[in-house]
Amino acid sequence: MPELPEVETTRRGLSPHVIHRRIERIEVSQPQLRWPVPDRIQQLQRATINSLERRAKYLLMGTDQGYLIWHLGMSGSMRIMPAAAAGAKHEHIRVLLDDGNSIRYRDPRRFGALLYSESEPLTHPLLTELGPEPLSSGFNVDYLQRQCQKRSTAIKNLIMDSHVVVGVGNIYACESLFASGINPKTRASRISRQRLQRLVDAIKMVLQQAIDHGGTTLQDFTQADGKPGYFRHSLNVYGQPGPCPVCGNDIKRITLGQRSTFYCSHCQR
DNA sequence: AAAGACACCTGTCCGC
DNA sequence: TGCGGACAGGTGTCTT
Repeated sequence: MPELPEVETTRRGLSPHVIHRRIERIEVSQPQLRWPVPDRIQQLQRATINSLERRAKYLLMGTDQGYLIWHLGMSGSMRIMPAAAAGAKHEHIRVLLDDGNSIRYRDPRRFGALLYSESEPLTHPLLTELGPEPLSSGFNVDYLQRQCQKRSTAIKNLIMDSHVVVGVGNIYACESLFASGINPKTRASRISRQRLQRLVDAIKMVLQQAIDHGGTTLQDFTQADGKPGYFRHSLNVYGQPGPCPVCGNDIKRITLGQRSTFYCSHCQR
């Protein structure tokens, strides 16, 4: 999926088209997503959208009559299209707006979700146990060092743990560890403060640059206007079987936490 | 409490 | 061409 940069790109693309718009109708053609789409979302008919925020990889859409919580799973994307335009395959949800436009939610693998919350969604059970936003000041070396104490798991697993820090998925975990010169297998508790500082800086830098490029498109992801994200061209190790762009040695591929992991054993120690 | 395995689902790619 | 298997951006839940 969509990791943090892709969700943030989606939020920014949708925002100007949905804020202050009234919802005319919500059409659900496939309610079986990760969890069934609740019927209660129909209570938002005629509601006015007044905010679109992101927390972790969730999009929080606020209206004057309740909240929609969207998640893109592994293959989800959201677009703005004229209400009359034909739907693509695997387009499961349409939100028709009062200006003739519509939000289209497409998710081939259906690992995503649409949930309803009557009140402030940050109190929703799915959102209460989340760690800090990686681009916030709360994610810093003091914090990460505390989280790493007594943790025997590989550093890559740790930074992908949403209880520790949110938004870092498989692509950006690999890229951040490459940028900070840390072997993804290293046990979290055995990394020096100085190197953790480099990792914090790398995570912030990689995520920010990916946002600036509209995210990474591998297969399914599109921005709200239908264009792909362009950060794929900036990836150094993820998905690349070729040589390390820095030293020329072969990029290695291993499995960590059941996820493919790419790194350079010469540059990352 | 922490770590690891598994499940959910569809599509694509590669080797035979 | 067809078929089987591996693999793909996430994460809640269950078992050790």
